[in-house]
Amino acid sequence: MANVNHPRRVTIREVAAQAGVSVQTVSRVVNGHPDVSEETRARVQEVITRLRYRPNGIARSLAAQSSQMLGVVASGFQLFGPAQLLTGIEQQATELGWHLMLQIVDPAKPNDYDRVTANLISQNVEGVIWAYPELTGERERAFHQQIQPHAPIVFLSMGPQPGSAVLNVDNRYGARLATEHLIARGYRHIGIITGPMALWSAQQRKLGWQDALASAKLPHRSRQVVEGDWSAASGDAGLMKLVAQFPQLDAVFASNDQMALGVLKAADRLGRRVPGDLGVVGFDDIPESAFFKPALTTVHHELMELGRLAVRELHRVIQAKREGKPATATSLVLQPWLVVRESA
Amino acid sequence: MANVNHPRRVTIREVAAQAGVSVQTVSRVVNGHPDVSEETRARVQEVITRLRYRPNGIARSLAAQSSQMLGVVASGFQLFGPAQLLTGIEQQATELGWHLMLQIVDPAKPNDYDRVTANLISQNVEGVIWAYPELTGERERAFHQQIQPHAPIVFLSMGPQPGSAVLNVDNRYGARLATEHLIARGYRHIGIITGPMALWSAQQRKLGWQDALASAKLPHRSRQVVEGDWSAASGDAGLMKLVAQFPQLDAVFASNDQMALGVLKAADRLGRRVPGDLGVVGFDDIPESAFFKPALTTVHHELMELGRLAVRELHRVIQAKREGKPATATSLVLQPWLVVRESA
DNA sequence: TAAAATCCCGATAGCGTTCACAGTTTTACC
DNA sequence: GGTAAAACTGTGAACGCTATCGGGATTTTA
Repeated sequence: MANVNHPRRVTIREVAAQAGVSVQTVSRVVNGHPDVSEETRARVQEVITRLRYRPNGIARSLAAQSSQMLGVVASGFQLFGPAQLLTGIEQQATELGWHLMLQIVDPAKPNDYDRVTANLISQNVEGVIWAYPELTGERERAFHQQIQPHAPIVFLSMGPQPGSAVLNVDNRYGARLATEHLIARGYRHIGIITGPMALWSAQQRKLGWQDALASAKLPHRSRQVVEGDWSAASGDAGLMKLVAQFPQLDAVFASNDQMALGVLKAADRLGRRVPGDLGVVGFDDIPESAFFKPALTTVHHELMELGRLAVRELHRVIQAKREGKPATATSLVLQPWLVVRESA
Repeated sequence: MANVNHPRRVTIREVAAQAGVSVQTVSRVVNGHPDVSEETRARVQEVITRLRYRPNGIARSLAAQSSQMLGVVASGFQLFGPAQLLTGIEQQATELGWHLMLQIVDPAKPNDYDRVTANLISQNVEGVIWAYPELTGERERAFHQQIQPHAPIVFLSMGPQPGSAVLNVDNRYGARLATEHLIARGYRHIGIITGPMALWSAQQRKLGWQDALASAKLPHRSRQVVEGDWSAASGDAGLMKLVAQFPQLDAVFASNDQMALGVLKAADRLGRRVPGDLGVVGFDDIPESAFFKPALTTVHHELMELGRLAVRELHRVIQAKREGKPATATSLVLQPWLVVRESA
């Protein structure tokens, strides 16, 4: 019974025996190395397909000292941003022949960082993409120190990291665009609902909002600011709080589209017409935002592309390392743009 | 230069040498085996932490003939359903100590199935979760045949699979609930916007809609049906098409919430009030749906829980197999429920 | 006190590949 | 025809760990 489900796996030795060649020759055929005659190659190939031989990737990794694996540290796939990022990463990785080891860290568990680090090292990842946008400083440095000797790291959506590449969307610029658009449309009392302020991207978006107000000589006081958590619910609650603490409010920059949706909902409940009584701009340009009522004006950025770039950058560095060349990490910033619709 | 970035990894041998014991003893300490005195255990442990030794997972997998790895085949993380599923899978997997090998298959590429299959086998996954909801029949069978000898499979959101467990949300029942609710509210000309009809879940939801209409002795003609692609855009276009081909339409069951949002948008443009002139019910209960205008009545299901269950089921089967016991695959269906809000 | 059991620990042999090197055969050229 | 180079193939030793077995030291049992 057990043997029915567990037929011994076909190994390279059996293929070699059947084909009447050495193990090494089979290896050469499998890996497409030269130095094997067409004739034997064909014979070996035939045996391989007949026996349905699949090289054992684990043994291969051990022998060749290369795992063909990239580690990805992320916060999950539920939010739009991370999901886009991971999609891009996954696509580019499989295109380049890398396997992915996905590590989701739970911010609630303080020693999750250690678990993740241990996993990455023990699985011999050859590179790491840090797509977890928190900046606690302390923990990151520890992570950095532990991983760096083993594998190069590319950071996404983070502040500058000495010695490593950081790829970013220019959140600050995007937020500035959004806010300037509100100003251009005549709004003067512009509040902001930020993301969780522990996140670099949320901080940057707030700074962009400040930039725009400052260069228009408009005030930005703390009562114009409410911190949200990216959810529509927090956007809704955020607007309620804003109008309470800042009654002259006539526009809101919501730091993502979900929160903007919440703002639209709350505005409706308050009897404030958008864009007439209240201007709203979001961030992300999620596919649904065009179908909000009114259609949401928002900031578009190419997160999927950012994910792809991260893999390519890592690939480049790893290749260079393999060839013994010194690899210089190159950071990069992608520019977002404004998508004007009806909400402002 | 190269050596600066590539400090030789600490191996078990070095630990053994430093601690003055055999390699085997270190192995025992690392794996928490008994039969090692407290004294030597402490000594070894000390060396381990001092040298920052991390066991090489790849070597371990090869020697122990167990990869600690589960394969997950999915369509991506962009849609709500898959993202929820994957979240649950990931959580439960790490709780149980499994690593995940995520394989995204691109429906556009016909031989992606082969690539995925080859990857899973070559990495020696000990179990597979098939979370890719397409039912092409042909391809699945091939996959099944190739993987099954190596590892047990659990299918998600699929029709019955002989010999394997299938975990499902009762989509048919959920859709029936939604449609019955519309009928109960007095709507009589109920259209449906389906998901891509190649998907089992989309088919089931359509059947549920039919069930409800049939038992209320209401007709369900093909002009009441439009096929969407889960996107808000297709929901918008879907309603336009429905009103054109079925003018008496007074309610719509949208097979997911995004499409429902599109329907709301199109209804607004057509000057149809919801729920007054048009009843709308969705499916999924995405967090945003409560903030649609009007708040969406929809069907709630526990996809995350389904993902967790899938891992547990696989775990159970694998454990049984390891202990030589025959494992019987147990399928399971989760019941969704209706969340009544304002759109019907 | 001898026999048996228990507790520790080490030596050896793999796991399924690839790598470095060595060997053998064929081809090329003068 | 001889020699050097190329083309092809095989051998043995890793890679870093665990499984298995066996053996010495210590304790328990009769």
